[in-house]
Amino acid sequence: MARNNTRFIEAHNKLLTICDKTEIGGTLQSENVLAADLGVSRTVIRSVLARFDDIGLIALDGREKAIQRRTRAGDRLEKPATLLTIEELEGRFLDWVLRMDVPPGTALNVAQLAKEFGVAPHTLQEFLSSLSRFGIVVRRPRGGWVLHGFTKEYALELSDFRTVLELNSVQHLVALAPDHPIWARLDVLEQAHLALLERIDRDYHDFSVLDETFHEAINSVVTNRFVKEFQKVISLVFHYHFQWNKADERTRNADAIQEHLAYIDALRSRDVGRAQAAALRHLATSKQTLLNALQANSHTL
Amino acid sequence: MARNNTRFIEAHNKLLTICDKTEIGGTLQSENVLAADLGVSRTVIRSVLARFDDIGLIALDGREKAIQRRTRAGDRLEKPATLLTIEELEGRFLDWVLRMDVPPGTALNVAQLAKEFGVAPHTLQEFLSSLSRFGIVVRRPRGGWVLHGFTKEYALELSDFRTVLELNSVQHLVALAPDHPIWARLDVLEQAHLALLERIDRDYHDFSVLDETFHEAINSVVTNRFVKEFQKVISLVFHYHFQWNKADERTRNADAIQEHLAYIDALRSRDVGRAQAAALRHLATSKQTLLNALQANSHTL
DNA sequence: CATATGTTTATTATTATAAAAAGCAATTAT
DNA sequence: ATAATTGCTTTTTATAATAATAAACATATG
Repeated sequence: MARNNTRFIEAHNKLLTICDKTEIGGTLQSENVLAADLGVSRTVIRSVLARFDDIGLIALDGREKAIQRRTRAGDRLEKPATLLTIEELEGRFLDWVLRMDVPPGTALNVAQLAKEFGVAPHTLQEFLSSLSRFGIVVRRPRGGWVLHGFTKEYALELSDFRTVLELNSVQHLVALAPDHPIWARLDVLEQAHLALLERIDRDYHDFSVLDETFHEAINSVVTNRFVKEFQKVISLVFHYHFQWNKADERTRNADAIQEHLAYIDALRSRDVGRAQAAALRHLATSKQTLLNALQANSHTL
Repeated sequence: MARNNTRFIEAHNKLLTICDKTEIGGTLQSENVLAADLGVSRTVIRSVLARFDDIGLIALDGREKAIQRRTRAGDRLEKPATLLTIEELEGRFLDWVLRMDVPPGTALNVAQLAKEFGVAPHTLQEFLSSLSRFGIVVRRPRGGWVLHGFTKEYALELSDFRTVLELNSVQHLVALAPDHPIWARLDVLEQAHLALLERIDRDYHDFSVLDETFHEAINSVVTNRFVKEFQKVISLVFHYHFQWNKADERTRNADAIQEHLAYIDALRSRDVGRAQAAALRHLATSKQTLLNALQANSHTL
């Protein structure tokens, strides 16, 4: 076996349904039409038709595809367990890594991990290769991968990089016209922050999501594919680390909300200097929080 | 055949040389020692020894490995044509893409390209996956890759991103102590620029390399893996585009040298504002040059 | 008992191959 | 006649199988 035949099986079962909608003795449409209807290639349709002929469901004769009998439950084929795609893998893998179930420097076992995540080894390999662009994993000289993971240096560099990107966003943001949607969005966010502040004692946990939304909003004003790509990694890392450091979570989040509110205010002033200063203040706190989380989470030098 | 047996052949030939250094009747060292000396696993050594025994070069008897005869020319094994590694592939691929032999939107044929570049299809696949992080290629829904290539938008976003990173570097640079190596390096670069300016009529072509070195130097003061990763892509893109736009190359490069010199001067002033202004001026020119190169190179909307 | 070899197991890179898609040529029905 | 349909061939991709290597463990020997 080489490729999994999910497409064949799906087309097969869909065509069974179509057969049932046609009376006995009636004929099916042309291969081309069926292929277009089911969204697969003619090759697949032909394989399905060949099987239908085999099991006596239809009689193939030239371009005649006459239905011979009703379908039975046994005609249906079982779908094989569908593997994750490379996109779905991203979330699962980062989740695993960022929780630091494994210390930095560990060799990754592609075959075993692939089984664990329910993907083809080859898919994981490919994914690791793309992750290596962010330095989360590195390729070993003679095959294999090593998890570099989230060391203190990594966190520092990531925070710094984040700061560079966000200060740039701020610079763009304050120059935007008053009717730009970002201002309305900031108003909404401000309300959300104030609302959370009122019920902070109970719902301090909700801040993590709000924080992500807030920074995403600020950076959304820059339409740059490189910025966006990094934003994904950055927000993931910060998001997860948020969830670990349980110490002082309530006060920490309350403080952060205040910083966000001051940040929004500064943005509204349209004064680049003031806005960037407010941004820097909050980003510095955020960086410290990330470092503390790392410290708390064992394996960091 | 699965893996290529380069390691086996290398160890084989190296061990032949070792045999020649030992007199007939002498014995080779233990498998462990040989493995450590040649930097391969014991498994490889054992395969080699087994072959040596086969061809009557040595007599294996327990832990005795007695040399029976001198080696002959025919004993040596021919090394198979070594395939490119994924790192070597990067240069070759970007070279191919950036010359825009193919218009944006083209579907990439993995099997064919792999043959062309002399790599395993699987290696190319992995490489494309990592490139997709930079948006140069994108994965198609049901397998396959599409070259997004260097559209005008891509060039604009790349230039903007480059500017963000470099302004950040400048900010760091001007704050560095006078004994930091960067200052001496800038002195050297300044001389190189002046020297090139004198012979610009003849050697205007050399500017491309100098430009790359110059920007690399400036960005080297920031030790950040994300910055560095991007720098690689950025410098490649700019480097290649440099080589196309032949119109006014001499004057364009002469002008750029002047901008670089002013840039160096501004950096020396230690005045962030002045330095960033000079940087911006040059980066804007650079961006325009890139856009012109794209325009000149046919398939851009 | 330390070191060497024999044997087994695990892991990775590459190849071979089945599944799917796409293209072309021949055929049939209107 | 000609448009549509089928039969057959060629390409291309995803995965499974496999050889090469590495590593681990067990046994033997000086």
